Amino acid sequence: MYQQLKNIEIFNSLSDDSLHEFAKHAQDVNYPKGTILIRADRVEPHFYVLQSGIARAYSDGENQQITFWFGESGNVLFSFNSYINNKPGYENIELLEDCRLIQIKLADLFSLYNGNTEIANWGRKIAEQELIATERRLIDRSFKGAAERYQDFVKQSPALLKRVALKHIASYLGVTQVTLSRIRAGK
Amino acid sequence: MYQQLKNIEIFNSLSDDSLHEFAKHAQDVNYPKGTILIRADRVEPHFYVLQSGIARAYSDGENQQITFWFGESGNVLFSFNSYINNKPGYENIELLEDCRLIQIKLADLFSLYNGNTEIANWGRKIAEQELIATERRLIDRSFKGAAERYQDFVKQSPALLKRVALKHIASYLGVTQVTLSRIRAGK
DNA sequence: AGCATCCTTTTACATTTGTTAAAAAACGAA
DNA sequence: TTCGTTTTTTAACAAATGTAAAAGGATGCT
Repeated sequence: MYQQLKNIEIFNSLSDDSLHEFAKHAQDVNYPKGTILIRADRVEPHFYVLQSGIARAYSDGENQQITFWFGESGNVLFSFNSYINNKPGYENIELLEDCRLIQIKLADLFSLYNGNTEIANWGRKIAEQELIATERRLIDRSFKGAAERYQDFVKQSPALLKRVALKHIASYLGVTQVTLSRIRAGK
Repeated sequence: MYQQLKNIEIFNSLSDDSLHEFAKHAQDVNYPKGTILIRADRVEPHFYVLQSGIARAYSDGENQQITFWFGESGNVLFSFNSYINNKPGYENIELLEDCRLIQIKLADLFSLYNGNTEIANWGRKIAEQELIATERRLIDRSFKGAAERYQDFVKQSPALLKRVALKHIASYLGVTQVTLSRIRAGK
């Protein structure tokens, strides 16, 4: 397991000692496409790192489903509210392809956080990077039109464009599928 | 300084020992209304906790300025990109009233993070809470219309409503000032 | 291949929001 | 107070996006 983690970029900032500690609690798991790994109405007791495959996080509304996050190889994946507040969350996470993941129990992760300064700072940086990315997306919703947001997405995530249904990309960009079709048609 | 920090809610989760450590590096500072505490084009070397007064973070665009965050008493305040990537950021922070703040050098904060597990986890939780709040706002942009977002803001932040210019609230909600006026007029 | 299902595009129309400009109101300094 | 500045509202029109429904494509299963 240590050797396996060693090859995942997100763990690069950890020393060998910390990585060995982490490895003690980590498992390698596989789930098929379509699995709802995390459900909004449950406290989900695991934290994951995606090794291969892609996933999306979404929230259910009355008439619609909003996809607000895509995960690719190397990204971490967890229920915010389970992780942060130990309560059921607002997000579901669905695997869009067969996925291989590193799994660790939240309880184990928290004891690592509390017992190992380096891992605590590793977790801090993950949250901070995700925060910057989310805030920029929020700002872009105001500064940029839908067409420009789509062009940015195409440039930044060409792989996702090919592998994810357009209806999910539409809601990720904050528009309806009809609007996205219009943008793609160049009108 | 220790006694002063003791009374600020955000420090409640820290033990006395950690708080004493923190207090060694913290200063009490005051700045007048209108101060641009953090500028997008600079690496800002401080981290602040707001004790009194209010502030806003905004980004400059070609024709507009987008306010994407308001800070009230008890909130932390820093340049994301300085703090996280040690690069100039995209955000300015302006004090909207005379403010009293706790100031700590980023370099000192980082050495606290690296030397004190409890403080590292304190910083982790701050980023995580901010991340949840930002993500919910992003999701609300899709699920809710502008009128509902305004009503939510009125309910959740009545104090800000009274103290902040409507033009800033409009951009915070993701609409123009004209649209916000229409919503307020009930049309 | 053939059928059923789901995804994507297109069309027509309704609604929301943006833009520009002007008027009204609020605010601050002398 | 009074003047000048800034903020907020209002109006008219333009542009962007949403909604609903239908048609066309793609995909997967037997």
